[in-house]
Amino acid sequence: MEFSVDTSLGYQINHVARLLARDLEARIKPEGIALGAFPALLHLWEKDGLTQKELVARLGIEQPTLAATLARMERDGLVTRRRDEGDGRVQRVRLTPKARALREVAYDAAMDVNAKALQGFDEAERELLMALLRRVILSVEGTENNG
Amino acid sequence: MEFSVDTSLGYQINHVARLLARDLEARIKPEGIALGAFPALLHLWEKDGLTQKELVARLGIEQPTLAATLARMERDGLVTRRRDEGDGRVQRVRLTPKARALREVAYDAAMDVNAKALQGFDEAERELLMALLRRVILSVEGTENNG
DNA sequence: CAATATTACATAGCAAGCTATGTATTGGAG
DNA sequence: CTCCAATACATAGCTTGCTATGTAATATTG
Repeated sequence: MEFSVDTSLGYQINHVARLLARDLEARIKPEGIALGAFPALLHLWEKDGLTQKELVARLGIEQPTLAATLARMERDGLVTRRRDEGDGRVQRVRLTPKARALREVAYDAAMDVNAKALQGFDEAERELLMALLRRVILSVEGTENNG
Repeated sequence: MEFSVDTSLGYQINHVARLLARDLEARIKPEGIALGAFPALLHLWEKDGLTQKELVARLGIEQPTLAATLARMERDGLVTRRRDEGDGRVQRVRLTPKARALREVAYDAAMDVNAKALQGFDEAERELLMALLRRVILSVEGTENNG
């Protein structure tokens, strides 16, 4: 088949991702949350005191990317980093009270963005889209540059 | 409904986008094409000699982002920029022979990445996913920060 | 137990996205 | 024709992604 931008999964996924990112950023920046901090906060709200390594595994980003993001989050008063007693290499990341207080506002923002993106979708369609995306993730992660 | 990373469209779309971008980059970088140059090239292969403004409209990125990308592409010998005769403000972007020669290789790379991502999908599922993504794009673009 | 390897994180440097703003050319109003 | 607005692009500065490499602490091995 001939290649075309309109039928390219990668092109369109990239397009959607940028649109959703812009939208989310517009909602959370006024609350004092940078776009890159958001995924890290989601996991820390689930389980506070994670190490950098644990966060890297959960987020699927590279370690230096997270280190820089955590530095900005510390600067912005969202987290503190403290050396682990017992293992001096480990930095445990802890949410500040300010960050803990932002949880509901942030959830609402994310749910609003998703709801807008999925307006007109019934529950079955929404589930279907998420299921298809999960399959794509497994395919790409499963072969990790050996394809 | 309670918010969760696993059921968040934005989170998962962002994840897929990064995975696909990494994969494509690994394939095209050795050919001398940077990741950011790829979408611009796709449109220039369709129609050479576009202006920056026309490319910005087609790509859905901001003008300064494209200006920087074109500067890198010029540095890398993929395009030349020439002032339009008749309107001294306009820069027409033209592909170099080198860039024209890369077309098939680039198409193949993109199709490979998409095929890997969609492995195990039949044609109907593939069409369905693309259709759902198109609906998401329309929803998000259609309300453009008025939601 | 000293030397080495491994681990966890930090730093440097680049790409590519963004907003805000500057500059040069063109077009239009008086 | 002159002045001002609009247009097309460039520049500056930030964020967030990446790879490659450095550093300090811990674990392992001969």
